[in-house]
Amino acid sequence: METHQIAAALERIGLVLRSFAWNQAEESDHTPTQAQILARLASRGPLRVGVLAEELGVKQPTVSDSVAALLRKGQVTREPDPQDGRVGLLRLTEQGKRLAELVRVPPPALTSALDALAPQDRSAMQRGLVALIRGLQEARAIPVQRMCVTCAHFRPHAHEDAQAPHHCAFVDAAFGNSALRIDCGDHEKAPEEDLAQLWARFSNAA
Amino acid sequence: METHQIAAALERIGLVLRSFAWNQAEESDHTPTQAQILARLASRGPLRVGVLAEELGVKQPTVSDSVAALLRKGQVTREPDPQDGRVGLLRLTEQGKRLAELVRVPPPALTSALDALAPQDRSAMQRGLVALIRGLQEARAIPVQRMCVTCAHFRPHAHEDAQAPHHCAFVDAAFGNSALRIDCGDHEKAPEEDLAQLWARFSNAA
DNA sequence: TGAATTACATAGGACTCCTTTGTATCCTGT
DNA sequence: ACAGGATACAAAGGAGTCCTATGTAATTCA
Repeated sequence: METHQIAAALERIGLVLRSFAWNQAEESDHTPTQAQILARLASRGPLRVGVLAEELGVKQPTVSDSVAALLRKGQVTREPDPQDGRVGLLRLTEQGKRLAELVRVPPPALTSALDALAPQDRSAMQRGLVALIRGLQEARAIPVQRMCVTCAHFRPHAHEDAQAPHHCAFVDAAFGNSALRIDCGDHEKAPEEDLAQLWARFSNAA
Repeated sequence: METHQIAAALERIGLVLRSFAWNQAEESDHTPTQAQILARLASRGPLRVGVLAEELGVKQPTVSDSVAALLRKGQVTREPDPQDGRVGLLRLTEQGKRLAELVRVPPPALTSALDALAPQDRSAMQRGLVALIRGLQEARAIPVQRMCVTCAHFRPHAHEDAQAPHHCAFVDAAFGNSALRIDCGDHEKAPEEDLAQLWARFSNAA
């Protein structure tokens, strides 16, 4: 039954975050969904509608709706992809960039509650959440996330230093568990056949 | 920066759960918000609109909207409270009860991903999530949840048995960390002045 | 008992989210 | 080279969510 309780807690926190997002919406005049779109455009340059739909877990027309609202408000622009006339690339305007910065800050109440956790609980949570997300993508329940443990640049346990055992080949630097990214702008998906091994090397020696 | 990553992971999982909820909606013809209302009515008998609004983290008219939809579909009924003519008590119909049972099952993908976690990660997650929710309510960011660590019936570490150290005075039984409830139907809020001490006794010896 | 307060409904508006459908644009095989 | 199929997306239509502001009883309090 433990599983059931954890699911309930996650669901509960999901509700809370959504309500935080609505509160924030009030201040900056955008909805939670619009905020998600702005945040993703901010961290990863121009994106197409389809990619956003997949990442937000909604259907394509829903994204079209929200994008229409953002276009109307002058926070994003759409240009046709020179490579493919069907796709429109979405880009933030200056105003959109300013808004996106506000949106990317996690809600203060959440941050301080996390800060108040015991350090070992905090790292356990992080490990658990990464493993959970990874489990969901392995079950094909969600698309592959842009996190270190599925990234072509990730070298788990490449160093002896217990504080910074991992290595990122993209920035060519060592880093520790606490810096493991969930949504990295520079993520590049590792080949499908390497995913399992990458995870095994990461988690076994953790 | 660890905090930032955990926040991102939680947000991510929130999105995922919401999208699961929409998928389930399709099958049983109700929206995520309606499902939340049904689930709460199922576990805790008749409730008033205001209570639901507070727990779901939305404004009262939003709940009125959703309740109107549920009334229309014949899944709940409203009777005036004999004690107070202003309040309407919401109750499930038979059809509503059947639906609620479906709704209370966590999404299979989540359950199996949780099952796949290493046991120590799973209990760490649970501890972390309980602490997190507790932190949020202490900061007055969310209302007090119906969980053991804020319940008048909870006796943390009342027993020597490491497998079942806690005691619930309501059902008069010992239980362990893995059975700690997040949303207990029999929760009764402990007096405000006892909350801190209750938490201290629970968490220090954990 | 009249004035605040409270619980809730109603109204109005923007947006979300869905399905279905239309329209280019691209790809594929002959 | 071109028909047929697939893909990316917009548009249309509809139910529901979520908000603010306001109205209306019922309750509480001075």
